[in-house]
Amino acid sequence: MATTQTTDRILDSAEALFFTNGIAVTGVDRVADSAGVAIATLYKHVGSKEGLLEAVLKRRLRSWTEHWDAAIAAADSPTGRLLAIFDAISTFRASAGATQWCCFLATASERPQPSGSRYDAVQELIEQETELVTKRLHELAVDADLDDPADVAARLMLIYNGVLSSLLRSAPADPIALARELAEIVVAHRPRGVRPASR
Amino acid sequence: MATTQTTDRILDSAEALFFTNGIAVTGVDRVADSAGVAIATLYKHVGSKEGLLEAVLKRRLRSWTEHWDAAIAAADSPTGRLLAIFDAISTFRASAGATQWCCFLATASERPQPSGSRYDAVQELIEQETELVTKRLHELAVDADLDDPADVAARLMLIYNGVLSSLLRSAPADPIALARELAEIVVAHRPRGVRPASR
DNA sequence: TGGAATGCATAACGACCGTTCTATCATAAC
DNA sequence: GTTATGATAGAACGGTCGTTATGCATTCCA
Repeated sequence: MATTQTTDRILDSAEALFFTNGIAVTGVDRVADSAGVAIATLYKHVGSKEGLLEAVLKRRLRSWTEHWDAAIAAADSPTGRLLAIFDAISTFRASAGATQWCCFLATASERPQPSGSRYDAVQELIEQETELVTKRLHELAVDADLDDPADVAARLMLIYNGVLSSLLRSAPADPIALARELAEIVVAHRPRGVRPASR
Repeated sequence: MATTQTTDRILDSAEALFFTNGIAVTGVDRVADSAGVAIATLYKHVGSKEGLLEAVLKRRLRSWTEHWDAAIAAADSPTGRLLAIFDAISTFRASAGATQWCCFLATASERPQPSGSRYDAVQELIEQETELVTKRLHELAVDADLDDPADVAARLMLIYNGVLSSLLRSAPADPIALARELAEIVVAHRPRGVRPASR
């Protein structure tokens, strides 16, 4: 039938297998089996294993952005919009296909350090996600009219990373709620005109 | 020569290669080459690739504990001892052989989810590290006489995880300093007798 | 002096993996 | 009714990987 359906099924399986078992240890044939698809079909759709990983991450980046957008739209204050990233993690994880641990961090972890010599689409996507989150948090901090928005954004980014790796570790428990509390403290400490004590 | 020296050399190479390039993609022969050791010698020392990984993580856990101990000993107040974990990350990373990103999180990321069916020494080590950090932070929070020490420990654990994955992402910049500031805020928000507003 | 012990180099093995090729089958369009 | 399309199963390829075995050089202790 429609090509896009088959592709989605392949990406679903790849996403699930790659990020619960590891990318390198997951064979292409296992992905095809799980998707109920022939190996040849898989190759016709994504070209190679690298292309498969690239497609998964690209879709994931789009999906994550949409979830975050929705969470921002649902918030009703500038501060709420800034903290909406933690609500987005919740809904994103609850949505189908979202695996336990951050696909971008997992991929970055499993890959050789970026050599810089040759172009690497996957590496590009990893960096795209980092830049997207960084830039957005900064913008939202500016909109919230906080003092030193860059610093607030950096702190929230740290907390965001903390949530993701806490999910992998399964410790501490309920990291998302914990992170939101922490983020609220961070924001409360940076109203306009109040210079922080340390620094 | 002394067996232990050769073993250390093998573990050094394995640690460097495993956690900069990925465990699965790093062949045993490459580790042996990097250590200037024959493959047969490597197998005589660590038994298998799994045994190699296990030995690396075991050494790493010991080394990390020692660094943390030293940082705690260097602090001169209960609060300082609680926050010493972030100083320990600095000195640990500066020490030889410490690679960019947390070996335990990297290993957990690359491994199949714990099945629970059969014993897995590597999985055991990963969980040991998690428990060690959790337990220690809790003890130090109790010693610092803070309100709700378990909650403080959980928050610091989240920040700790945040530092580690921020190092992998290279964002935000200088996560260790950022984390320490954040941790100071967390501790300042939990003096004895002061109930937090939320909750 | 002569064995252990330790390390080296090399090769071989089975297994798996990424990729490609061939051949067959169903469906829908012309 | 033929043709094109997209999918299928299955085999085959080169390559790599983990592991083991063989043979030789060296040090050290008895």
